[in-house]
Amino acid sequence: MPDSDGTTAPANEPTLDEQIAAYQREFADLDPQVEQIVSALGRLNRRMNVAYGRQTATLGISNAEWEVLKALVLAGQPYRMGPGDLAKQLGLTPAAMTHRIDRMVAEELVTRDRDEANRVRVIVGLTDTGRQKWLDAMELATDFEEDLLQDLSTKERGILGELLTRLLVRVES
Amino acid sequence: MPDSDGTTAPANEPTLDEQIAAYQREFADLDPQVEQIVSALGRLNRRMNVAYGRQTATLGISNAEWEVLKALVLAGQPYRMGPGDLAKQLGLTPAAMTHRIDRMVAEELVTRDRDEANRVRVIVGLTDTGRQKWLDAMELATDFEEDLLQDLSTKERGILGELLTRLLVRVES
DNA sequence: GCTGAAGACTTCAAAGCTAAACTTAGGAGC
DNA sequence: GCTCCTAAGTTTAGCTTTGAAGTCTTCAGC
Repeated sequence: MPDSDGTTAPANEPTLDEQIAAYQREFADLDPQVEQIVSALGRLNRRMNVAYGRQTATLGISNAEWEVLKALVLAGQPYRMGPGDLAKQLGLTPAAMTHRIDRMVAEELVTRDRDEANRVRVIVGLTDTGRQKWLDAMELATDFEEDLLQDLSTKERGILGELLTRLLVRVES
Repeated sequence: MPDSDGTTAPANEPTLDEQIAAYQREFADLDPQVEQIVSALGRLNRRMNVAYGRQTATLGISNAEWEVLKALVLAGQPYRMGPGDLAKQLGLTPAAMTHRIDRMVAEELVTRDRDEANRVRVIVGLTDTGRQKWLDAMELATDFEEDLLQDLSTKERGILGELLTRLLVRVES
């Protein structure tokens, strides 16, 4: 017997359109066009992170660990970075980085060594296992991403990329 | 004396272009157009969350609490939902929801009552304080969002919104 | 109207994060 | 060549989230 009086809301998440309509009712000054973009960005990102999480889980790592592997690969050969730089790039505190590296060293995804040239510094390096995990994750991720974008033509993808990049420039400057 | 040997990477985060170039070097099968979209989405979202966090902090609440207020307002009058539905919408476990509501009740942003019609259920309701906080946060957020989009014409905003919505449809179906 | 099962939270223990204090190495000024 | 200062990581304590177990209501079958 579902919900005899209407007091309890349905469990279903509102659609994007419903969400924007509700915001407009509750907040008169809202620009629906802006809200559509912002809300879609937020909702898309949440779904994507869930999808990535499912994929990395099948490889036995977490999204958090994948982020570290990404940063190290991005640094290029010889795949080394300091914990501080890693923390900055991932938006973590140095303390969190220390703990995360602890775990990843235990799982042999990365190595941690003291920099002999400057013994205050530490160097985090990618292991072969770590690099392979990144490659495997990348394989899964690109499949998913191609799937996500399958309804957009090449031209539309170009436009979308260009528009997003312009937003990013504004917010990263 | 900065960095006599080149072993330590610069602290600066790579730009989007550098990031894509690096991925292409390391992963041959990469479609740079897809990667541009996906990476821009991720980076945009991170920046936006940081910005929102700064704003909600000025109001004395956290982004997490703001999410709850949003969901309740979205539900419409009389601004009530069960913890389970809230948890589903925010992508949290019921346990996390219980704790989050504890805190928000203590801060008088929401109320928690047992549903007399069905005593298994609990009803979380928005207080006037909570509703006002949401309005204040919305004011700040829309300012920021208008700022974020200022370089895009109305037409471009329409195109961006439409493309993002199409992606969302695919991933939310 | 009892009994068993399902549903909706809550409680508890453990993982991961943050902020702040602490440790240690390198460099500047006297 | 000491002393002070700064920079890079680590440690510690406390908070938020998760997963699993527990509690309490409701409902279905007998």
